[in-house]
Amino acid sequence: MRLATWNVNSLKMRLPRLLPWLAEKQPDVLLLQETKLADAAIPTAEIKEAGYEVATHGEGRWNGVAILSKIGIEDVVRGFDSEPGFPDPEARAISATCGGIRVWSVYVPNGREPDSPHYGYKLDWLAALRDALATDLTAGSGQSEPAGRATGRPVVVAGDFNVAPTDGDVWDPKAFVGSTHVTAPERDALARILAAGFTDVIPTPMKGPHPFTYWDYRAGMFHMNKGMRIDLVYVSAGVTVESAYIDREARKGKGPSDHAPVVVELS
DNA sequence: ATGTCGTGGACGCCACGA
Repeated sequence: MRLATWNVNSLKMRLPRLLPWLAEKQPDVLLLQETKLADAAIPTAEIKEAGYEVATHGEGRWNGVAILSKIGIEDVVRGFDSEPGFPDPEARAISATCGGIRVWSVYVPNGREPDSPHYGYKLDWLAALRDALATDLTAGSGQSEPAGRATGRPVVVAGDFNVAPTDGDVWDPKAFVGSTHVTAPERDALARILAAGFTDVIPTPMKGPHPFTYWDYRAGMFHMNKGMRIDLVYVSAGVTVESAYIDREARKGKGPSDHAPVVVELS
């Protein structure tokens, strides 16, 4: 299975980039974030024409996640149990079974500033996501969640986590002192998700040593390769990763997203 | 260079989020 994740920063504006990309890369499953579209506004005809079914969880102006698949989409769940809100739950998670794998597309809250209420929301959201994923791992396996690593059905959770897992995942750690995305509590939240039974798939950057997936639009950051790895792919036991890369070509040219897709070959 | 995008409201720019 070829699976990709891509924060498109408006599906409406990105459609002229997305459709040719789908035709070229032919992922079996594509996880989208920041669609910024209500479900009724999703361009389903164009997506279907490209050969994909689509399941969406959107709210209009901000957020919005989706799953595109050409190998089926079953048992779609929008959001998750005990999902925190700000103050109400937002459209930040959708999961479904595609080709025998439970896939999640997630858009983790940004956090804004460490002293912002949004930062606490981000940490709460990640903790609740961990619990929902732990439940999902054991679902259907006939076992309760063990104290250590859960073992159950194959699960892939991917998307914009808005956390750089290590200092090597930002272009200059000194530039991020006092900022979100790099704090210990955020990184601990990722570690707790991994400890529930996942492995972080680190993709090949294709150019340069850093597997960055996001570059700010401003100040020529992409040109200078001043980026961050915040779009992550976590796979459970039972999912074998054959290869993974960041399609930085999709960050180039006219009208790109500020995020590049991550493409993973699974078996 | 807080430098660019995308959104919707009330526009023809602004406030907000990222």
